Amino acid sequence: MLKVFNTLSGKKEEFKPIEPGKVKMYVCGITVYDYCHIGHARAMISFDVITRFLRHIGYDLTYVRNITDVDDKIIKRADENGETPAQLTARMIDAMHEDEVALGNKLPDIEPRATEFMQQIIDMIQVLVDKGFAYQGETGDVYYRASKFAEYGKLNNRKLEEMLAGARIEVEASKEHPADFVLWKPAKAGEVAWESSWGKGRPGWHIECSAMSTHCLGAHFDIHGGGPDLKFPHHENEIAQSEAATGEQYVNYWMHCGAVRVNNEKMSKSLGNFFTIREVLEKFNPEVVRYLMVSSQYRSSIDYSDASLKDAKTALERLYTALRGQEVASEFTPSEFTQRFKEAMCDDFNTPVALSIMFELVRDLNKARAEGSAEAPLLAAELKTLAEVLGLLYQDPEYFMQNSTIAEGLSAEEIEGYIAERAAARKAKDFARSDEIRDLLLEQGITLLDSREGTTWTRN
RNA sequence: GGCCGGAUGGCAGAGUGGUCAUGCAGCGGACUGCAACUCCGUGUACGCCGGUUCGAUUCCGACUCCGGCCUCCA
Repeated sequence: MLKVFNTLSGKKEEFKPIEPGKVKMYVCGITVYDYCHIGHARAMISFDVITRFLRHIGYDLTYVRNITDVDDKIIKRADENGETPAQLTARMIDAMHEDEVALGNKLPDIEPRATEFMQQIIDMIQVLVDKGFAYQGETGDVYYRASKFAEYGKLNNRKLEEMLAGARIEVEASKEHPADFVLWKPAKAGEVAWESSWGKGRPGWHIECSAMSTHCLGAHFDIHGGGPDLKFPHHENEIAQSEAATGEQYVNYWMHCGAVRVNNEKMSKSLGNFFTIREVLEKFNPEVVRYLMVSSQYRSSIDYSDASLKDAKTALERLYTALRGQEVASEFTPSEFTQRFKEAMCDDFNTPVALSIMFELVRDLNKARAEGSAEAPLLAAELKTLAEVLGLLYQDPEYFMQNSTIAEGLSAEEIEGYIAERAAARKAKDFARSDEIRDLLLEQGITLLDSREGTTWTRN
């Protein structure tokens, strides 16, 4: 039985899809005005692992993730760069896909863009206006009437009245109520704009997700996910919009991943303490980043640092070491390890426990290898199969060991040259020279490993 | 002020009413020319105070501390 933590109830619940065997999932994607940072990486990887596992246990899953390509920040940044918003977003979307693929993620099935759903967005706003859930203020902005939606606040356990006390809600003059939020805002001169019955303008942030998810998956679907900072106000507002517009329950399971922190401080745009994915990938193999994310449960917050990346690298090397030069069987009979792995993942995607089972399997594999047992290729196959559910161990083991960090200094050819020279010295029992070469390489961040089959190397 | 989450061994990170998490680091041993890798063995833990219980790190209550959200942010 699969259990999923639902933000709406605050509990782990048994997962029951609306339609047997099928899962419809929508995840809030990225506003494409800058490169993705490691917080984005966490969300991408978390939901990638979730999709992989749901498919692994047999669900026919449709994974939709939007791209926000109309927004104040996009307009501002494009202006600063001296390019059009469309040029900026096109570049950033390409970069996002590059980063995502580099991190071993499978792309969503559908990636709707706000600019391509303008009619659906306008139509939904019109429904809200018609039903009295929206109104146009004196400034021309169209607002959602939060007080009209009785259940407003249910995702975050907030009551409208309580939210007002001590709140930092910006009170705009033309709002009826401070908690009302923008559905449509008038364009300033020269800004990108779309025609509507409320004048030329663009949508507010929240409405696009309601419109696009409804269009792609229907009014009522199974899972809606996103980062921890989207719970409020974004997802609260989505619920208010969608349920008011369609009259149906919007989503059954709300899932939010944990935050990434840096030096125990929240990583955020406003604090400026964020790292982009591409910055990290200049130093580490992308799978190291992936391992770091998977090594804690998706809902817990994670502390990002060079030290935590180093730990991830070391752990991943242990897994890859077991596969180094190891034959992998094409078929195997799933053992108790597979069963326990599945049970762990069924418990709200408990990847740390899933990994611990992989390490137990590796111990058996290492023993089997040492004994030359016929079990070894079978265990290797089982390990790789489990790893694939987490999106791990997809690289050639030797390649990974030589590239777990990004090469700086000696090239592979130079290293091989030293190894050849050292092999000759060892053959001549010139251990002084042999050790000298090993120390020299170690200073360059290269560790050697001698075995009967020869010498292999790893970048530290 | 309101809401949510957390406090586990040197570090990271799971979990459980009474027996192992796991990885790294440490210690002892095997292997090795020496190492590394690997294997075997091994120590250290559940914030504080009460309660329930034969027994609580695990359940309940209070307390302390930490983090997040309440404003754009995955």
